[in-house]
Amino acid sequence: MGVTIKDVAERAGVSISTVSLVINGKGGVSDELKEKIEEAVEELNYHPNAMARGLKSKKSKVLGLVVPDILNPFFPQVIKGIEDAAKCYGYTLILGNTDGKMEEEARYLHLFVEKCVEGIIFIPSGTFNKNIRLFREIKVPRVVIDRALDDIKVSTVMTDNILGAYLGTRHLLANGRRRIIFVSGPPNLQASKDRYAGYIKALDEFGIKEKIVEYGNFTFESGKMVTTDALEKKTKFDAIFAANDMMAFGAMVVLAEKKIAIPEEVEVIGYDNILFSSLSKPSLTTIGQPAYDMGYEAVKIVLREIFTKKRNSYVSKLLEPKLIIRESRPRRN
Amino acid sequence: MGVTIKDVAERAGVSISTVSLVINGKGGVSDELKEKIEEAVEELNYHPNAMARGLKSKKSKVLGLVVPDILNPFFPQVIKGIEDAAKCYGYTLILGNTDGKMEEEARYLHLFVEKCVEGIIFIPSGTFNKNIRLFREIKVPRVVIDRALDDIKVSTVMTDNILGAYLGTRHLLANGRRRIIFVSGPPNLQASKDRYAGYIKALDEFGIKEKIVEYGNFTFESGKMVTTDALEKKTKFDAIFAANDMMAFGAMVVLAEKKIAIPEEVEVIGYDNILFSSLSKPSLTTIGQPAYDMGYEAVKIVLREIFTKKRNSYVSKLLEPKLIIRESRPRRN
DNA sequence: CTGAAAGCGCTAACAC
DNA sequence: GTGTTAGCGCTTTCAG
Repeated sequence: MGVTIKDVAERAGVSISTVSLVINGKGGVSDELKEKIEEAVEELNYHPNAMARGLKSKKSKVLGLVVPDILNPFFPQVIKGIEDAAKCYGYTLILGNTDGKMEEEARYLHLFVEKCVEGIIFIPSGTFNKNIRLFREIKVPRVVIDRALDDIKVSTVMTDNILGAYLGTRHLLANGRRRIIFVSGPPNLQASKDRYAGYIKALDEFGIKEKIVEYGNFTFESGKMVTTDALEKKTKFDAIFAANDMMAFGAMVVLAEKKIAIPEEVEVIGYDNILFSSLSKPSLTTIGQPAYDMGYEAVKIVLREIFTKKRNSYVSKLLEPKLIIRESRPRRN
Repeated sequence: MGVTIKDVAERAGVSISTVSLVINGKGGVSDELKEKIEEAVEELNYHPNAMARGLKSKKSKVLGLVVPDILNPFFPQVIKGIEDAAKCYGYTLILGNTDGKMEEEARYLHLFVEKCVEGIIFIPSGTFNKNIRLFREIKVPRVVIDRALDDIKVSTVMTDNILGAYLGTRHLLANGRRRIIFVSGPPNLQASKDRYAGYIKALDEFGIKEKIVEYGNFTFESGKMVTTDALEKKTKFDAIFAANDMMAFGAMVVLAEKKIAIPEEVEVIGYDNILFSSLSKPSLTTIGQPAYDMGYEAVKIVLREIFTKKRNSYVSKLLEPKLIIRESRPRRN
């Protein structure tokens, strides 16, 4: 704005350090002066310069956030949780959307240290990701959402992907489905491995040998592609379990185009429970992830680290997925 | 990180100003020194401190963004446009989601000046908004998306709302609909007034007197509520034109619950063309807004102001909506 | 309880 | 070409 603490001090007829004390709510200033200063702040419409403040105090009150795809409705939910939590503690968010590009991830991670963020929340994109190493080396409190790491060098927030995929697959099997295509996310992703494990677990329980796995990248388009492929290859299947709702929608669109009845001929399940999974026709059975909570928890973890200054203590928060049954399953007989 | 320009200077055996020159790509440094400095930067993993840099240079390279509802898929599209454009010019985004709360808007606007953002992109929420005044008084380059202002004191990016609503209504009328409920956004919003004007214009053209207007707040829930109300009040209608897709979905859900055939009995049109409008069953006829472009253009306007330092020259960019015909209209006979 | 003064890390004159 | 230096606006000892 141009108006500085000095202007306020002059206006109020005090020194800048007194003004500083008042602004920051530290006691030890007489009520009289305090009032005078507050008046001056008001009249001048003074806003403390966060850069100067941060430079001196080493506190930016900013959190950095990296998300893979803001167009996937799952992430806005997470972001909202993050925002709300950050807000509670007076923190602001720098947003970095990467479109799943690793260079972008790296760029943002570097940027964040330049901007002196006090914490980083990282939602890595699907593909195998060397940035995890980069991320791990950054000395700022940080947390990964939705990705287990092979060691415990960083805090994480996840849902139980094995359980989620197990619940979904078991549901399909219980409905009599036997040839279930599992549309996985990118294979190198831990979440993909876990969900695959859940899929296998349920299959084993039912003594089913038939494993059909295809790989997508969590986009609507990839869901379409995989399904089209399967159809062209004359793969026989009576169900599709997609690793997220967007791909499930892609599958459903292709199925509808080919006049394949959902769920009568092919049953479809998604993963995430985004709003539109309840609005589609047929509405989509899916595995609900507490997206908002995941974001919220992530911030809590980061802030705890920031406040306690306890580095090298890594927390893992595992949230529960749940099966949400809708119409993309057979009618009850 | 702790490693400063001084460390780099020492390591390279030069002065800090030389390092500064190299970092900022300003010429006038011998290749030899330059190389030595770049090496030191690399080895030390030096990242310039943006706060110090900004404090001195008055350039934060940050843009502030206020959006009303990140959960409405329309906004992530806009945000993506904004992000991509900002990225191009080396700018970073601070994200502020307000849930349509005016206090939040005001909070973020103030915060942005504290954070020394160089530009602000403001997407005001629906309700009548005294923050517009606050916004107008901020001395940073700024632009409003999706909201015309009564004077030209601030740059804007919009689509032609009169045209959009006209196109939609005319389409309905051409399909033989005569009792069209217009589900408006909040009445004080200029976009609402414009869309209402477009609705009226088409009605007049067809010589229809019957105007039925209801007010929502752009949420899915409000679309449901308005439709439920209309049904309970026994309002007679053969079409619903909602001011955004979310409300249209709300309407469609209620209609479906009541076993009212879409589009045979009631035709539904939305506004925005979010991804899911093509995925719903029936897919939703809607007025497409170039959301991504709106975001992108907004950044271009703000950055032009920043770069040219031309204040007090306000730009208005008007983009074209277009009618996207889908299944929520009668089958061709 | 209040003020003076020393920087935080960097940029940008200005000397040399 | 390269180095010296004076701040940017603020917080924070440390005196008084």
